[in-house]
Formats: sequence, C-alpha cells, structure tokens
Amino acid sequence: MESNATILDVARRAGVSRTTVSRVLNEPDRVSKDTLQRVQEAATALNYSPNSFARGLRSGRTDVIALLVGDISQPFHGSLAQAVVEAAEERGFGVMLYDLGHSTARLEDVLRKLPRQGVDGMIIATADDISTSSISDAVNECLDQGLAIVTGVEQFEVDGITSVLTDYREGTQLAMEALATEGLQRPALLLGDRNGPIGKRLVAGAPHATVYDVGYTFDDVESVVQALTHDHDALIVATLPMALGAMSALTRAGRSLPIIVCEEVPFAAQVTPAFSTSAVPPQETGREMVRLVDAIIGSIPIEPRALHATLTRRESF
Amino acid sequence: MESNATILDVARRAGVSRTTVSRVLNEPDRVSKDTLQRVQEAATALNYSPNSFARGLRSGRTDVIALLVGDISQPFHGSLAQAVVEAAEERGFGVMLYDLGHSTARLEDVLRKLPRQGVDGMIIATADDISTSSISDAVNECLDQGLAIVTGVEQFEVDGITSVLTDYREGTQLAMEALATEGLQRPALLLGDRNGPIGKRLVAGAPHATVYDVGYTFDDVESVVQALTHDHDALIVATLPMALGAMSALTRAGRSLPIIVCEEVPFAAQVTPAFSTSAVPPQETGREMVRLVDAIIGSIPIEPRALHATLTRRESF
DNA sequence: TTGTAAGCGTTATCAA
DNA sequence: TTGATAACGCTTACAA
Repeated sequence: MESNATILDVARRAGVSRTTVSRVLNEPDRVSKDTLQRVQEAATALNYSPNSFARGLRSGRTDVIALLVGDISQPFHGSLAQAVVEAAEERGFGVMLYDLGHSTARLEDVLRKLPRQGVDGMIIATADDISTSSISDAVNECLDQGLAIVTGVEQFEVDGITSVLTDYREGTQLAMEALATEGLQRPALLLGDRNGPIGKRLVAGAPHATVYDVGYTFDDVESVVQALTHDHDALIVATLPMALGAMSALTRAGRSLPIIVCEEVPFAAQVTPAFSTSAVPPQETGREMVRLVDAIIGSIPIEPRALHATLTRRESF
Repeated sequence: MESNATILDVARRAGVSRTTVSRVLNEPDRVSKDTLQRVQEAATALNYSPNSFARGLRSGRTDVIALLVGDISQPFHGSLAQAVVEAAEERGFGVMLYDLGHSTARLEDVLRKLPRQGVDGMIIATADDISTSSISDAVNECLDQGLAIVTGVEQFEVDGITSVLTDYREGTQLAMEALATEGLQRPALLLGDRNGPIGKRLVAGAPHATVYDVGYTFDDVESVVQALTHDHDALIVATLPMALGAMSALTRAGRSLPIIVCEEVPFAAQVTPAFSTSAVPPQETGREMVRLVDAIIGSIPIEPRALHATLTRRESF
C-alpha cells in the first residue's frame, strides 16, 4: 500500500506501453478489450492514480474552478457554495474557495493571482459593485490567460464574461403584488446599495416603494429602521441579515411590520417569526453558474437560462 | 498581453539561464543584485507567472489544502471556512472546498479521491461521528500518500492524525455555572447525538443536565421540544439551527425558557431574541486548523494549542 | 555567482 | 490496435 505508482509501473505490469495505459484512461474505445482489461487490473492492483500535475502540465487543463464569494460566513453564500461544489463535482471539477470579505481591493488581489493558481475558470459571486477600471483590467487579464469567467449578475461592460440571467426585478415585483393583495400599499424597500448591480434591479421591480440605502449588515440596518417613519405599512428587504436587523429594531421599538426578504436561504424559514421570501433559491443560481463555466471551458456554445424568483409565504407576512 | 510567458522567455529577455530565473523566484539571496533586478524587470515586462503544474510536478508540493465540512450552508461552517481560507492564504495555501452533506459515504468518496486530487493536506471539519473502519482505511491511505490530516475534534484511533484541541466540556460547564448563578438548576441539554465525538464531551461538561438526543436539524428539534416536560427551567443547545428549532417550538407552545447555545456564530447575535452562547469562536478553530496542517506539511514539530470556550451573554438568557 | 543538463509523470504526434 | 519519442515548464544536482 505504499503509494505513487506511475503510469510506467502500470505499463510494465500489464506488459504494454505508457501510451496504451494513457489511452485506457482517456480514450478506452481505442484499445482492445483484452489489453483494456489487463491494464485496468494492473492499475487497480498498484492502486494507481494519475498525477494531476503531470496531466495538467501536458494538457493545460486542471479541472479546477475558483469560486469567489463576497462573504462565505453569510448563509446565502454558504448555500450557493454548496450548490456550486455539488454541481462542479458532477461535472468533474474541484472548487477552490476565495472569500472577498466584501472588499474590492481583495477581489483585485485574487484576480491578479488567479491566472497563476492553476484554475480553468472562475465564478464571481458577489452582489457588490465591482465595476471599477482596475478590476476590469484584472478581469481582462484573466480572460487573456484563457480563464472562463462567470458572474452572478451582469457586472461589467467586458466582452467574454457570461452572467447568470436572474431577473431580480421579479423578486420585488412579486413582493409588491403580494403585499398589494393584502392592501399593503406603502412599503419601504431596504437596500444595501441602490446603485449596486442588484440594488438597481430591485428598485426597478418596485417603482412605487420608498427606497432606503441602509448598508448590507445587521448593524447598519438597525439604526435606520429605528428612525423609520410610520408612513410605511410593510418592509421589503434585500438580504436576510438586513431583515434580522430590521426585525430587531422593530421589536426593540415595540413595533411590528410585515416583511418580505429577497433572499431565500434555509435560515429564513427557521427564525421566529419565519420570513416570507421572494427570490431565486441559491441552489438554482449555483447550478446555473457551474453549467455556464463548464460550457465556456469546453467551448460549447450555450445561452444562459433565465432564473425566476418564487414567492414563499411564511410568518413574517 | 497574450499570455503564458515561460521561464525560458524571461531568461532570454534578461540574458541569463532558466536556472537563474528560477533562483530569483525561489532563492533570491543566491543571485547578484544586478541580475536580480534585470530578471525581475524581464519578468514583470513579460507578465510572467510560473506554471504551478510544472512547479508541482517537480517539487511535489501543490500549496493547496482541502477543507472538508459537514454542511457549508450552515453558518458555523461558513464562518469556519472563512477563517480557514484567510489563514491558509496568509501561509501561501489555496483551499479546495468539499461538502459532505453530513454523509459518511460521501466522506469516504472524497477521501478515496483526494490523494489524486493534488492537495498537500486536508482539514476534516465535521462533528459527525466518522469512526467507521472503512473511513479509517481511507484515511490511512491518505496518510500513506503523504497527506497531512487535521480534524476538528479527536475522531480516530489512527496515528498520524492531529486534532484541534478544544475542550468542549468547557462549553457546557460555563453554561451550567452561569445558569446556576441565576438559580436555574434543572436544564435540559439538547444534542444532535450524545455518542458523537462532540456530544460525548458536551455531556461530560454538564453531568447534572438531562440529555436529549434530538438530531441536528431544525425540524428534528421542533417535535422533541414540543413534548418537553415542564421539569426544566433552561435549555442548553448544541447548535444554532437546533436552538432556532427549540425557540420556534417554544414560541408556538406559548412557552419561554432561557437558552444557551454551544456555537458562536454571527447569526446568534442577530436573531430576536439574540442567543447567549458558550463556545469557541469558529475563527479561532479555523486558524488553529491551518496552523496545524501547515506545520505537518512542513514537518515542523508542533503541539496543538488548547482552545477555550467563552460565555457571551445576550438576550436569550 | 552562474550555467548545464537531467529529470518529474503525463499526453500528443507520429509511425508501425 | 499499439508503441517510440518528444514535448509541457519547472527545479535541482553538479559543474564551472
């Protein structure tokens, strides 16, 4: 049970050449049934596993993709990562994880370093606005190096980047309609950043809502909501941490308001009261991201699939 | 801005040999100031980055570690992953993410595949009981292949595996003491599995508590707590999802009980009411894990550092 | 201080 | 259907 049998060891044991062993692994059809079996036996007997570096060195492929997330400690990104990892494995990819900590400087660092990191492609899953010129430069460099790039939402004016097609407007639209059905006509829309790539779209879906830029974190939201006037009869909130902040502030003030969250994660259903949501489940987004990178890496023409939001009513509304 | 300048290109441009270029990168001291600069200029001019496969092929090192988590969609594992990724990067490692979905079969798959995946080491971060013989076998095989292995809690009787040294008993101990201070003497201890590697230790720290095995998920807990007798005056709960389940069941039954959670994640502070916790922050655990794998990979003798739980009082108690 | 040359384990190109 | 042989880009003895 030592280790590290090479292709040559297998070849010798099976009485064939390295080429043949390689074929058994990569193009089994071009090999006679007889040798095929002999080689496979030898391989398992020696517990042979191809060296991924030698393979990568020759073939230029690594079968690894990078996943860049804004903040992996957030349940949304956790669920997304889970879906990405699962879908990636189904397609034979490993996933390298990078956490950006919501910092564009950090993103730039990672982008600059990624080409030498040995990945075939990357998924940029952040809702932060990253459309600066220095990031565009870094992205272009990755593109030049042949990396496949997929973003979770249209971020750049850069050619060659594919984005998941999520109609975020739908999220707020569905929420507004549901609220209206119950006579709630004066909702406040709480956003991290109304000019961000997602924020813009959420606003577009709820033209009649009053928009508040409150920042992305729990703490950010608390103070704003405390100051919220009594003009509103409901809250539409971009993320779960923000919704928790709102809930906390409301409770502290002895108030209560119907809430819909534009992010669907397991936790939304588990808090008390459980949050109603209107969003695309991260599982779907993750799978679609992997489908897209895989296609780009394999140079298979493909068109992004449109992802649709669903309204899930629970206790908060 | 094409791409893929090789070491030879740099060498030519700088008028030196490949060896010298390699030295500039790996042992800059053994190179004259003059050539050093010339080479560096050439390198940046050509936008050179060493091919990690060629490097790995020669050196046998990949500078990548694998992180195996029980369920990355859980905030605890998200926070842990965040810390691991950050600490790993500081030490020059990339992190490949594997999600086990709490399945031992899946763990075994991953373990069997990991040696050929090109990683220097791995961190097994699951609280599930994984001490089966087939998993031991797989682990031993990884060890044979020279992989460094670190677990989050003592799991195996296998030599060569290092574990983070967390005194989980402390978690429940601190909780019991705090409760007692307020006259709460009959707490129930809600565990995922009292025979699991962590469950055992949590029980040890609270010998006077009544232990309930309720499963790890939100839904599991809900039903049990609904049936909970009125003999208890407080709840100590292993994880946050479980605590949410308990809270939900209690609320639904119109009851209320002081709760302490043995898991410290950002979310614990954000729900309403905010949970008091008694645990080691995942950030610390993550950093320690990386410190340990790094040491093993570098063959640096090291002893695990003891990690201590902290009691953080918030609103739930 | 620098260079020469021999690999590392695989796959791709030819020929047989 | 198979096999020699030449890369892939880098590091590392060993020489100079």
